[in-house]
Amino acid sequence: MKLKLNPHISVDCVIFGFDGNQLKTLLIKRRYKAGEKNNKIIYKSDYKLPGDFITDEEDPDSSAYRVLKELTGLSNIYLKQFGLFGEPDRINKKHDIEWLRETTGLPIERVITITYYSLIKIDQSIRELADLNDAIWVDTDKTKNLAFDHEKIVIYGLKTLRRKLQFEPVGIELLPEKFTLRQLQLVYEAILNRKLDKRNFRKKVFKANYLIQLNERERGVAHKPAYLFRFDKKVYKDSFLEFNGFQF
Amino acid sequence: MKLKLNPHISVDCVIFGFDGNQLKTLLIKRRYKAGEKNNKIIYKSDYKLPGDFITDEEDPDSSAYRVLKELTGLSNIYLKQFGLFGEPDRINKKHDIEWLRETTGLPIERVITITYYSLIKIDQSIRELADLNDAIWVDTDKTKNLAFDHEKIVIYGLKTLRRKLQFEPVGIELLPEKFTLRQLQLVYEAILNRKLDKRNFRKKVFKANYLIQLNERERGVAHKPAYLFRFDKKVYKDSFLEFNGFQF
DNA sequence: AAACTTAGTGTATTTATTACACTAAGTTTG
DNA sequence: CAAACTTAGTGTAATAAATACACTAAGTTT
Repeated sequence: MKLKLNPHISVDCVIFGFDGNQLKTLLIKRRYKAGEKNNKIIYKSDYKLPGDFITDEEDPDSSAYRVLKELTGLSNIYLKQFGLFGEPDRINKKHDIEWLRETTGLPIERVITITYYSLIKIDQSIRELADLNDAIWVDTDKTKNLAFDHEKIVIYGLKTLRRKLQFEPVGIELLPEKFTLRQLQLVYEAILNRKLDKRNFRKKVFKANYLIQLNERERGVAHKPAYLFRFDKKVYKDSFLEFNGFQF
Repeated sequence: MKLKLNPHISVDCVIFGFDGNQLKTLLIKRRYKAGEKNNKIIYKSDYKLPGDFITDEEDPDSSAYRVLKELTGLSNIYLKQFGLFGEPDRINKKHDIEWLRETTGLPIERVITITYYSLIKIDQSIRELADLNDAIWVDTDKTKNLAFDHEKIVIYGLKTLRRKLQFEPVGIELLPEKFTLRQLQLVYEAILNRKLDKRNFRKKVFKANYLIQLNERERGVAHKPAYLFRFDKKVYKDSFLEFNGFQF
């Protein structure tokens, strides 16, 4: 039997947010040693996904929840595992390995990371917290030049979200309690990155009957105010259980 | 910063096979110390999923391929990662921990396992190899009382396979090069565990045009012989690329 | 030769998807 | 305060997909 090594395990979270307009991703600023010149260490910075190593007593899921809680102050967020990145050389740049060793104080050789995506409503308090943590919300389609292999992780996470959206109304998670159908459609359009037909969209979301129309309209908009809706989680869950795939 | 531990990482494979009739799963016999009585060690046995720890230089995927190769002699098998099981106490029975420590010679505390499912055609040579390795093919719906949390893994793997089958013709992987439509339908029925309508099934699989009818019929059957078909992987791949989800 | 078994085929009904345009009700602007 | 502006809210017709359903054909076995 070959000698077995145990690599370190981390979680990385692709935290998607919606600001009413664009799908955003939360990134953390990272300062690292890029080299040395004339006896002076040169520092550079880039951005990485929020993540951490899982601790001794932790479930990977709990670990991801912890990272989220630290960054957003929120519990009870939508969070789903979507993949695992574990090639032995996925962390191969000298400055990346060094950075890991310095920040953890551990002789890290290899990291396998479990990836999650998460959906949250961006509001003022979330924005402020991001600032405090040296984090920024970036348009999802503009997340380039990330640390490690995090760009690949974002791309794969977005793909997963898009597929999921075809079957489950996860877009709801990106909106406040009460929302208009226009807002909901904008979420779908932001995630799928294409325009949808308004009438067909409304037909579609009404057919599933988890949208409850409220006796209340939006206010202060420069056009006919739309009715507000809320999402009935119970109805959704019951109807989702019925889904059993196609029949030939 | 809390102290971070690095747990051991394994892969476990739910290897689905089809014997022309039933969906089967490959299980490995495990002999373990169940206790002691009158100074005599009592041994018991049960079944577990094929799996192993990932080695130093290995990708999790490569590790799963290695396990499969060792058990079936085959490379180029259909293999997909479908999950990760990592609660700190997922291995909690005394005899399970002991068994791990003895078989590996490592002071194992905790194992996070990456799970794969695989699809293979059961033929005579595969059956013989299973015998040699103390492995058995069990009806998938009868895989009970497995070691560790492997029962849960099988259930989740089957669920994943069923979902996948709705969108991709993975059933093909369970059949020989040339097959009849009846065989293909039996595969679908075995995986989904329900009867399908013959005419609708044929309509469905013909619409996607990755089935090539051969100029050859089955032989030696006590009824009208059916035409044989083969699967055109290229056509399938091209058409699958077109799939971009629904339009609202 | 009769019984048996599975192959192979079409149609009608229902449901889902898509494409498409106007009036209503507010706010802003000149 | 009237006109311009903006988004809300609505229905229908055409096409495509899903489903339910029954008989004849061609071999083998008895």
